[in-house]
Amino acid sequence: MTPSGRVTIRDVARRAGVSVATVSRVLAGDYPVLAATRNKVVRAVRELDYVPNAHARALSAARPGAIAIVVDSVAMPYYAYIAQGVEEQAALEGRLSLICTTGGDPGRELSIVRLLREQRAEAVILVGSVILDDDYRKRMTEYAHALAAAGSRLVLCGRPPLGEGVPALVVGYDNTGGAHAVTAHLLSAGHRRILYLGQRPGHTTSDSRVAGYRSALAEHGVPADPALEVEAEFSREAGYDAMRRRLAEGPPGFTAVFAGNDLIASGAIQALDEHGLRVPEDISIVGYDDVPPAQDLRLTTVHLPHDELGRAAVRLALGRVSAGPLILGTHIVVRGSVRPLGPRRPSR
Amino acid sequence: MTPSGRVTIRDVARRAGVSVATVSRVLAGDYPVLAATRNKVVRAVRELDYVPNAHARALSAARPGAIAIVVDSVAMPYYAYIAQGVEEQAALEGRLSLICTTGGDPGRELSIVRLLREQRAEAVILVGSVILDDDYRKRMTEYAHALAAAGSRLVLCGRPPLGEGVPALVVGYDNTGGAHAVTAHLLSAGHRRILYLGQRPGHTTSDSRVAGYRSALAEHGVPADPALEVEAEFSREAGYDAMRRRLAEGPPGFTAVFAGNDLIASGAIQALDEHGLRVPEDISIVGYDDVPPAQDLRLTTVHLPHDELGRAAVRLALGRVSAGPLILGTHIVVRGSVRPLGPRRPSR
DNA sequence: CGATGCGAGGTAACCGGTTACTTCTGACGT
DNA sequence: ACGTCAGAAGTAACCGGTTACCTCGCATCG
Repeated sequence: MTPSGRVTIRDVARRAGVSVATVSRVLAGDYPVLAATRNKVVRAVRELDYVPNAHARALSAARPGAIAIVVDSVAMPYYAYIAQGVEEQAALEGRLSLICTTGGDPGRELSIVRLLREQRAEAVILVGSVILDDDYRKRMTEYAHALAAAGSRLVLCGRPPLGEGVPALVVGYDNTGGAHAVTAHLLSAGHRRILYLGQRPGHTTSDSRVAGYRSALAEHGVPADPALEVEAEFSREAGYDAMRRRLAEGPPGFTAVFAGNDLIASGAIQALDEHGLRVPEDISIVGYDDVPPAQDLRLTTVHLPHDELGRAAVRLALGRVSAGPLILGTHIVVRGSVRPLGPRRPSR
Repeated sequence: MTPSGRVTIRDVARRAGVSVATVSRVLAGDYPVLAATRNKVVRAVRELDYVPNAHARALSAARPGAIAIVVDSVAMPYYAYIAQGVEEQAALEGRLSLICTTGGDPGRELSIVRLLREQRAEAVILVGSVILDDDYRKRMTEYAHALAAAGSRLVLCGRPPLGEGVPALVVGYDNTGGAHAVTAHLLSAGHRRILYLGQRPGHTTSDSRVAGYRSALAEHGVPADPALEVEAEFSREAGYDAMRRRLAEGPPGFTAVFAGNDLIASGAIQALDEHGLRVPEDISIVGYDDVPPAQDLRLTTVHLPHDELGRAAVRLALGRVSAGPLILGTHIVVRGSVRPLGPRRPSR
């Protein structure tokens, strides 16, 4: 045993009276070793409580790296479920998977990516909405090249592609289509004044949901009203605050709400409730994501294949499927948060 | 550059026209290097897109290891919030943190712990309820010794201590007290027939909550009725199924429900709802954990300091606080899911 | 009976860094 | 002019494994 108290393979070899190579072989189990010798080694390993050093191991032999998923926060169900899909598929593929969280801080994202590069992770999966500006593009392009140089694959999940020549894989889902469908659902229930709660100009996810919302309105001949598009971050608190402020301004002026995601919907429902407006009797509401709390709220929403998103990201990273950008479908889940408005034309 | 396409420190040294030691020193920044030399090295690093190999680094120099938290599933808010606390504190302490999930499978737990040993993680935090039997005790004792031998610390979070001489730290919270308090809350609202939904004999968390439930009943002179203690796993589905089955058997025979956790409560509420029983008008219900969805349900529940639990685990692991078993307090959060039963004595 | 082959185990190079120790260079003191 | 010393850079040992290659002994075969 070294002075530090750490047991090395040489200690085991000494104790078993064999060479280090033999110990290594017994442990690997891929080389013929006499039963008697093997026993001596196994006994020495047990007696010394020996654990091979993973770093030394990784240094000499190339072995599969871990699969890492990087998200803002694991406390947001949306991310948690994608992470779960990643874990499941990684386990299936015999890989360890790690979840790392950035708290939405680009600085931490940077140091995590650097760390994963150094760890020679097999794949790094970056999840979550972003502001699609030049800074972002530059940052991701750097990540992509740096990771590629370190032998890791970069997968962007729910983020826009980076363009030709950048070594990054992409898996996403249909934001615009889902938003269109759920808006159309409200429209065909007779709603015309639909508040979109959750604008975040520049944010890709929000932008494409707004696009679906607008296109559905247009399709039904309903003019878009900027006053019905309200900003809010994708959190419960933001949804609550935004709805509260809106209600404080005067009469609602809308009969239905399309919340940018289920968290916003949940906060908005609380604000409505505190204002004496019942869902769906007074106000109809729909969300997006279909995370489990939506079930408790009886919220009509758009279902995202969270699990499948994570699994697909892993399969893509490991080259199990062809590399083209993968776009998964979404579908609307009808629960009890939308009430048909009846034949009467809503007042303008 | 090596044939494999990987850039090593020697490639950088060659390109910069200096020795590997100089490159290492420039990167470490802790040794005087002429500005001109430094520039040559920096340029070479940039041109080659060099990333030091973390394994090689870890092998020669001792550096802080990562902090790992191992949970059943990150999709359960209870775990997600504890993990978040761990991440936050780890970031504060300048450590990387990893979340690993087992899916509740002891086999995967074992391989994850083995892997973390090999990675020489600085701390391994094991979270979650368990069956406290000899098998468990043996397994944990082995983990504890093996991790200690590898220089890692083991922290049990929300699990019972292992006894003297086992190198494991413990941080928990007051299950019995919280259960007692919330049961007393129901009792003082006039409820006498309180269904405990979520028994799991042998499971430490469940057992101590049941203990609190019983002691509160006893204190109020209400005899315990085994028919009012119903088994259910700690999941939404289990809560739903158990309540459905119970209601199918005949008239409820209870006026209030104490759900083993908020997930069970959420499932039970859905089952009650489908059976035409309203909360809290017909049936009162309380939960445990106070995870955010409880807010949407307007569920009266017991608040756990999830964040603080995670943070405390990290501080304990890093020796920032004294080692004695740390028990955090809980408190009841009153929302709208309990209705006073009024002066009339409920029928037996 | 000596050559051949093969199975078991040892030797040492190597993975890619860090760092103690050594060497070299030039400024400075006498 | 020569010895001293400090600063900058190089040399090589080391971290703890893996594995290509080599050696040795014994059974098999011509």
